[in-house]
This record gives sequence, C-alpha cells and structure tokens, in this order.
Amino acid sequence: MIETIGTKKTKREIILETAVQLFREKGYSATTMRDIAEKVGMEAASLYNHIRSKEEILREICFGVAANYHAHLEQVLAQKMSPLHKVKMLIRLQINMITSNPSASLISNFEWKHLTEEDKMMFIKTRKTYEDGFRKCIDSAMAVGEMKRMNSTVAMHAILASVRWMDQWYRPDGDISSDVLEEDMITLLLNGLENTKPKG
Amino acid sequence: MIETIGTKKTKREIILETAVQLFREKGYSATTMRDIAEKVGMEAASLYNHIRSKEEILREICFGVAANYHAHLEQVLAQKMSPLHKVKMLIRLQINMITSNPSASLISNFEWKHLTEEDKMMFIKTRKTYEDGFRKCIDSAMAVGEMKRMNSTVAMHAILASVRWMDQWYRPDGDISSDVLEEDMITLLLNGLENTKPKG
DNA sequence: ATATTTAACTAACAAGCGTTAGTTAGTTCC
DNA sequence: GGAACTAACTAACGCTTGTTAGTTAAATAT
Repeated sequence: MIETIGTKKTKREIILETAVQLFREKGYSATTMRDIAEKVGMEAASLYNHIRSKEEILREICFGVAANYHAHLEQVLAQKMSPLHKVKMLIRLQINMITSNPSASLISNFEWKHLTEEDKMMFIKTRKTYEDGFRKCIDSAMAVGEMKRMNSTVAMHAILASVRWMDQWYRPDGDISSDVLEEDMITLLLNGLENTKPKG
Repeated sequence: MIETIGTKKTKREIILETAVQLFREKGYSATTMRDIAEKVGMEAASLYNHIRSKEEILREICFGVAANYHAHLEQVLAQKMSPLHKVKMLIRLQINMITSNPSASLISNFEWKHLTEEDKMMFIKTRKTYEDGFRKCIDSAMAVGEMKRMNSTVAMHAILASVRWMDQWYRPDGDISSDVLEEDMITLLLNGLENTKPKG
C-alpha cells in the first residue's frame, strides 16, 4: 500500500487541533463534543477512543502553552544580558509564539477558567510564576536606570496585554508582516508612541 | 412601613448586575439561568417576569458598553484639540470607564460572540466604528509629527489591549490607585518604558 | 491462519439546559 | 372592596449535553 510519508498526524493530534479551532471560534463551553466530532469526521462517541474527556483537551492546550511560556522565562533568565534586554527578549519570544500559533495562545489566555478546579489552581500558579519573573526583570531594569520608574505591575500587565491581545486580531496572512508587528510593538512599548524628535 | 429612600433598584437591574458578575466569573455559556436566579434569590422561571431571555441580558450589557465607547468618541472628536491630545483623552476615558465598572467592560470585550447573529453583526459594526475613529486620530497625530510613524493598526490594538485587559487584573480596592494606574498607563503607551534620561 | 488490538459505529443514559404554562399571594387603583 | 396588575411559585417540556455500553469491521501481530 502506498503511504504518504512525513505528514503523518495522529487522530489525537487532529482532534486537538480541531478543538483549538472551535474553542477559538465559539469558546470552550459553547463547543460540543458533537461539534468537534463533525469537523473531524466521526461520531462524538468515537472521540473517546483517542481522548479521555473534553476537559482533557482543554488541559492539554492550556498546559502546552504554559510550558512554552515557562521555558521562555528560564531561557531568558539564564542569559547574561541587561534586564532591559531580557524584557525585550521575553516580548519577542511571546510575539513569535503567538504569531506562529495564535489559536492555542488565545485559548490558554481566555478559556483556562473552565479547567477542573485542581488544574485551574496549577495553571494559575504557573502563570503567576511567569508574571513574577517578568515583573522582576522590569524591576531590575528600573533599579539600574534602564527603565522609567513606574508601577511595575501596571507596566507588566500593559505589556502582556498588548502581546496577548494580538491573537484576537492578528492574522499572519493579513497585510502586516510579522517583522513589522514585532518591531512596532517593541517600539511602542519601550519608546512610546509620542514623537520626541522635532518635526520634519 | 419604613422605606429605604434613594437606593431603590429595580429587580431587573439587580438581575442584570448579578448576571454581569456571573458572566465574568464563569463566562456566558457556562452561566445558567438557574445560577442567576439562585444568586438573586428566586426561581429561574421568575426571572422571566423581568427579562425576556438570557440573550437579552447579554445584549443589554454589550450594547450598553458599546454606547459608552461611541459617546466618548463623539465627545472627543467634537473637541478642538490636537490629535495627540485626542488620543490621550480617549485613553483616559476608557480607563475611567473600566475602573468604574470593570465587569461590564470585560463581558462586552469577551462574550459578545454569543450574541444572536444579528446583534453580533451590529455589535461588530459599532466596535469597528470606534476603532476606525481611534485609528484616524493616531494617523492624524503621525501626520502632524506628534507621534512616531509606525503601523497605526498595531499601535491602536496595543493601546486598546492594554486598556481592555485592565478589567482582567485591576481591582479598585487593591493597592494601586486609579490615578497611578491612569498616569503610568499613559506614560508607558506614549513615552515608553525605556529610560531616555541619563542615570542618576 | 488465528488471535489481538484498534478505531469506528449505533444506541442510549442521566443530567442539565432555556423556556413556557398555569397558579397564587400580595399590592395598587378606582 | 372588588378588579387589575405584579411578581413570585411549581411543574414540566423538549432539547442538548458529556459520556458509556456494546458491537463490528479492519489492521496488526504471532
């Protein structure tokens, strides 16, 4: 029998990807197992040959993204660079992650509250670790005079929001390249929108 | 009989406020009419003496917020001031709106997709009007040299995201005053986080 | 070739959903 | 003080939900 080599995806992966897409469009609660099944091309009951439950799908998505964030943080903290550059690098890593896989990030950002109570607690904890690390970088940058002094919590949330919200509007196939996106985002967040140079 | 004067809320208002709170915590789809009823202190069926349907509640919330946004835009566009100051004023108005009523803004931002198809189209249209107006202010500011030249769509979304995300984390009774929040947010978005002054 | 595993199916369950019908006690109006 | 209205109730409807049970055909392993 002839086989298509190289592009082999397991049914489980297909189900997860389909779920990501539907969760994005309709939200977790409004997406039914029958919705997912129909889009995959099977009966709802058959899904259970590949996954344990609906919540397991969400869990896999959320913790997958969270693990990525965590890896970024570790990677950046291990580098020998100024705090300002660490913040810049974290922003760039986040942007790349979202432009390369917008839907999963979106779900992780917006649907985690439907996790099991136990999973939810762990998810929040993981996210808090990341945010704390991020904020500490900002604090360090302020301490050494690389950044303006302001409330670092406000700054952190503003930055994370700008980046996280991208998955709501950015389309990789639209008329804004990912390079422009990345550069303009960094410029705005670090140098501001207001023009400091004289007119001309 | 003694009456409490002045603070009289209709049952309808109580139901709407309760729904806002629950939609915020659990999302629209995951919130049931029985949830709302229980929190209000009546049976689910009794809700229908005051509201027509679950979707009507969502509609009221979403379009209420949208109307506020629209009013802000008209108000600012009518003013005689530089585009830069218009943008600043729009940001301030948004921040005030969110700090004074975080939950409704959040629902409008995140749950509008569960509106009826018809309502949803109108909502999107209204929101687009606001965003277009906002972006035009940014474009004008760039044209007259008040702002750095960059992709105005990216700038707009970054700003709106920073502000909209506030309802996810900001608590008026927390340890950040609304004044600090407003000033730091404006500073970051317009002047950037990076320090341009020499150390000291 | 036979045994085992995989992955689809149909059927159905128990629970929960938004909503409607019909009723009833208290309030307001003339 | 009877009539009309308001706003609560109980009961239930028809539908959808996530999930399980049992079955079956094909693929794989021995």
